[in-house]
Amino acid sequence: MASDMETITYKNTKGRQAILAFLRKSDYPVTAVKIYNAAKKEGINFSTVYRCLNFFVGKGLIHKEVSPDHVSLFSLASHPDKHVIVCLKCHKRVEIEGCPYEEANKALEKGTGFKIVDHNAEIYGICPECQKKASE
Amino acid sequence: MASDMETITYKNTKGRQAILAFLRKSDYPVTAVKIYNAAKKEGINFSTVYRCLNFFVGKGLIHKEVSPDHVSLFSLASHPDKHVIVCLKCHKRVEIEGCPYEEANKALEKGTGFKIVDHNAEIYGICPECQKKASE
DNA sequence: CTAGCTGCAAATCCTTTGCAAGAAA
DNA sequence: TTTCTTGCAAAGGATTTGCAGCTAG
Repeated sequence: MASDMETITYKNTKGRQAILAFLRKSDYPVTAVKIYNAAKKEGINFSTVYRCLNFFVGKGLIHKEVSPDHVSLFSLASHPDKHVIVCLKCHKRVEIEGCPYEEANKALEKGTGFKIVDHNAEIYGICPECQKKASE
Repeated sequence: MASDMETITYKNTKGRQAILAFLRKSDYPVTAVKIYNAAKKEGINFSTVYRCLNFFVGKGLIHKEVSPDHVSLFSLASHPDKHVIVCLKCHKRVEIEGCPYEEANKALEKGTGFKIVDHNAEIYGICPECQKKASE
């Protein structure tokens, strides 16, 4: 009798451990390059980093998004769904408390009949400091 | 006396006209490839397409976003900021009237001091039809 | 005429892949 | 052992760039 839940089994390798460990310490989504820089200390290759990353993304353990400059950003799926505003000038990132879109999404569910499973928001702007600099 | 509004001047070339014309007819953000396919009938080169696109993006006339598969999507900045919900099962896309996050973003500006310039939201869920199928 | 565009081809950046060797279970 | 993973190097796709020739203003 087959389980309807796909059994998630995989080999526990140095590379996968290193990647997961690094991601656990990361507060923000990080690039593959950063992950690689951490992983290469363990002798892990760049393609392995990508392969592990995609493996975990497929398993739903890691969340992947694409930044405006075409770079993939990875984060643990278990991390709370933090949103950030990114400053387009200085690239500072500021975390947002809670999800500002939760209510809007509930309204959307009612309006569309969709059951919303996931959402991903990137918010870009100019931070107070850069606004000040620009006006000087 | 200098205007505080940057004067937007540029040469009116065949390539730029073609790109703008094509974008005016497009309801959704489109890839550079699609734009190129339209523009090449006028003998426009691929690099020119990209160069014009980036030129207009810099001028604020065209909006650029990146899709999850790392492809740039372009749309006229004057087009309303349409969001869509994508069904995770059948990949159907449903347009959302207006921007559900407009109010939330205003609150965010107040809360963070950021001047929000752009935002990008991907909303994923299960559409009514697929929900029904799943429960049968 | 002259600054600003364009075409072409080569380059770059991020990411993926084929294949043989290596390691977990 | 057997299957899954890795390293390496090469390929791939999207986007950018250098440079010389072209063109709108």
